[in-house]
Amino acid sequence: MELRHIRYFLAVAREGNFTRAAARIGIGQPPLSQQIRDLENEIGTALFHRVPHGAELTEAGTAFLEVVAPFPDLAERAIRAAQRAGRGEVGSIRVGFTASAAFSPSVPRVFRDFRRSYPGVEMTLEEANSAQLVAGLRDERLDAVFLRQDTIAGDGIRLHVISSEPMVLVLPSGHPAAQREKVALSELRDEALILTPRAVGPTHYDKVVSACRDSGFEPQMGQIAPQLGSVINFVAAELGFSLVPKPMTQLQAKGVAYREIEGEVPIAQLSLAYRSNDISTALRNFVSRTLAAHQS
Amino acid sequence: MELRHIRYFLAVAREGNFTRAAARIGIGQPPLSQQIRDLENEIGTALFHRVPHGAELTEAGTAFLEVVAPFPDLAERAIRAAQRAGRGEVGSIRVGFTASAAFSPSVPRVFRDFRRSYPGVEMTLEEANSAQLVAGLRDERLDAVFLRQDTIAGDGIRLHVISSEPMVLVLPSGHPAAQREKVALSELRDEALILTPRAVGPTHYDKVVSACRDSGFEPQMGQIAPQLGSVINFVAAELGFSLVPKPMTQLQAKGVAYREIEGEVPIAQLSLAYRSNDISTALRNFVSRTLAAHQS
DNA sequence: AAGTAGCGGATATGGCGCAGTTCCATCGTT
DNA sequence: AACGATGGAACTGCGCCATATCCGCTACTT
Repeated sequence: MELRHIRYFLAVAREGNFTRAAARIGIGQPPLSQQIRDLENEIGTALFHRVPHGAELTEAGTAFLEVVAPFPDLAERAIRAAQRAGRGEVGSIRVGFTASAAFSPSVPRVFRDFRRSYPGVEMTLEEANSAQLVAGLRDERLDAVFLRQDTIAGDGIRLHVISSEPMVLVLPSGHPAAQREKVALSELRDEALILTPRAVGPTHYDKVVSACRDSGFEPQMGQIAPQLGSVINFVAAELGFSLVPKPMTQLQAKGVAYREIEGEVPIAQLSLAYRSNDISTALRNFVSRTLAAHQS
Repeated sequence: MELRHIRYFLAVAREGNFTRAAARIGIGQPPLSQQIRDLENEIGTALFHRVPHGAELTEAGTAFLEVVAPFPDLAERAIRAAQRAGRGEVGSIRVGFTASAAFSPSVPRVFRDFRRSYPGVEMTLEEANSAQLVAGLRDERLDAVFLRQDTIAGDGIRLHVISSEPMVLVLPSGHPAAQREKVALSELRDEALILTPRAVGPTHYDKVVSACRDSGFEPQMGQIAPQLGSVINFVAAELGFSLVPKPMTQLQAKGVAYREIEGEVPIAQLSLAYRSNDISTALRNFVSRTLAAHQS
């Protein structure tokens, strides 16, 4: 028995007449009659009573109909499911990001845009620090991550720098320097520098320290902030100053002022890193769209 | 797409290897490869990754598998359902019977035997008097009935007499005649005769009245019993006597004695009547087995 | 009542396309 | 170099469909 037989059977069952069923299917009445006869021979019982005005289902035909009626739709559904999967319209991807990456407007936009374009793909988001994200890629717990570093080591892992943003100073709002729109880094040579631990974000850490050194002074290490939000809070508490990527200025807090840097401005890169071995179609789509969104 | 494609796909998915799958199916590896290729072309996406040691499902292949995996079983189930229906192993029949017919041991045996042989057939049983049963056949509310009459009028209704049973006397156990094993009907010429109304069972009524007349007396009509059980109760109350088919002796009651009739014994026929137009296979089986059971 | 037309299913025949066989090439692994 | 696995090419036989026609039944007309 083939799906062809089932399609022919269903057509006759619906029309109650071989001639009309044949016309609907697009073949002649004699081959349709023969195909139904072949099916009845294979099953071993008649599916139709032939009557002068057409054909009526037998009890066997009724029982058969009840089971095979869904077949054409199921077949179509199988094809559609395969096509959607082949286009990456279903599946799942696990995406990580650092806190500061999330403040880049393009990152939430990429999430929003991808979700809208591929509603059938289950996208899981996870915030973590850079070290954790890299470990997650290596351990295959994450498929792609947004982070602020411009190189990554690891087999089967690719990284693309997708944007660069200038850093800005974060000062207590009562600080004398905060009265001006631009502040030279060297003015803060006597202030404590607040940073997250190097181990959680080495690239950012090194860039900030280098920027201070390039301005002619060795930074005085201040309070260690466990995470980015803490940096802002400590500055608000007048424990010192810091440097953050410009999009962080969205994080407003009482007692905190953001100021552009006078002179050479350190740059923070935003990168997309992802697993490139056995990449799923959904992930490939995600990466393509992310890179495309950052090309102009 | 045909079931053949699905069967071939499932074989490769299970074996992970075209060569072994082909061997399992019973065709060569090249035509299997071509058939899968045709399927992939029709769907428009690859279902397998070809790798050096065989083939692995793609995401599209996995999605396709999830939908089509049940197809072979469903196809088999459809064939089986049609075959069972064709053999009358499923369906429903509605059978009626009179109270006295139910006392014939063969009637419950037919019910028991049919239920065991065709567990998939839903058999509904209904007790009613003869007139109601005949009306039920005519109205197509019943498919077959056991009743005590030897003719029936009605288009599309057939009747077979399946057994004959002698009638016996039902007497109050204190009655002088009850002291003997055999009693002549004429001994009861002065006693009241208890019967069910003629309208509910004309054949039985007429036979009993004829038997009395053949014994030389006109019966004195006694209490009218609404149903058969009432007849026994009235006799126990010493309101008179009656005649019933011999199997009724199973209905024992205090104050009641059954006695064989001396002389000519009236006979009660048990018949099966059924609808014969558009007879279902299940009903045909029921009738066949009932007639076969009563042939020896 | 008989004859005819129309409708519908089934049989017979022929042809084309498809599925399977056979042989062999290519690639990757051992 | 040998082996295992997939896929291409040539060939053959079978199956599905088209076409012609027959048969049975019903309805209509004479």
